[in-house]
Amino acid sequence: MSEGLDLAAVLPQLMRLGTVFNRSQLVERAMEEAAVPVDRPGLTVLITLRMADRPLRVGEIAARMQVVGPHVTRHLHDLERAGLVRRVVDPDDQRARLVELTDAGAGAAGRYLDTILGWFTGAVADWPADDRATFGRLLSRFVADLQERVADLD
Amino acid sequence: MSEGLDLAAVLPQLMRLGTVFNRSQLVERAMEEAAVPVDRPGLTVLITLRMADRPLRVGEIAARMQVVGPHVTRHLHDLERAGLVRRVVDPDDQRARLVELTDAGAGAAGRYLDTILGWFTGAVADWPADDRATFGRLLSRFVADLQERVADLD
DNA sequence: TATTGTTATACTCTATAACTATA
DNA sequence: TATAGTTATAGAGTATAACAATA
Repeated sequence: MSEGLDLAAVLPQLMRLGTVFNRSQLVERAMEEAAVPVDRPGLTVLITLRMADRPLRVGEIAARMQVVGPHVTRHLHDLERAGLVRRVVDPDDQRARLVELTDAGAGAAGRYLDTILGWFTGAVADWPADDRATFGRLLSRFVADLQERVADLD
Repeated sequence: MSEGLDLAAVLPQLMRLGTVFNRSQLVERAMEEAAVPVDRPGLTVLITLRMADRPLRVGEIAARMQVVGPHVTRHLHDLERAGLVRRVVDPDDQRARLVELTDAGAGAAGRYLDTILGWFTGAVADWPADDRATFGRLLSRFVADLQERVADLD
């Protein structure tokens, strides 16, 4: 039972994956190709709202991005000035603000995600269909288990 | 043939994985647990050297980290002062420097990697063995294919 | 003249502290 | 008194520009 062996091989792959994602110009190039007129953290806000598929409070955005409140506030200013998001007072709580994508914001986020998705699709285009499905299933489980594990460290 | 569907589901998982890796305190906690007395970029240099398994030139380290030369130089100072790396002139080229881990540096990098590996092992401890093997195989292929794809964008 | 690396400087991203307003 | 958000400031990480030494 070489239980640890495959994992020891996976770790470097994950690190390479992280490098490809963060340090290669993958993100910048997709932003350019999709003509998304914001900086990187601004893009992350847009994507967060797009994946939530409903208006979010500032605090909710910060929690999902795993950053601190003021960081979100700061970039909401730029996004609002660019006409990509709208801030409205939460009718249930006058202290809170609900942030929602404008049509332009939803369009930009959609174009970006489609571009990335297109590259990924191209990368696995010649995979057998069941390998793709299996990979999706195992990756989802891995991320969920890892997240739980990290949460357990508290 | 729902070719795109599984991938559309994978993309958010990859983003969550990126968040867990970069924005959760996973790295910081592992550094603490392994008692690695450096900052984050310093750690990346140590890991890069450890995974190379031979002395590297400054430029090689920068290329593998996907950062620019001066950034590496800067952190090599701290690492050298802390006794974790050694810089020696490359005998083949007097302009270049070969950077190698000291015993202390190799120990620190090893402890860190073992800590992370332990967490990952724990996260998939109750997976069927063949799922683990399959995941490792598909992840390696995915990273390689994606890297190639990104390189093709040039 | 091109390449390797260093020094000095500036920019981007994110955090902490202090504050305002509602609850 | 506690919570949601903002403003102002500080810090970590990385890039660009100018330079020195060797090829």
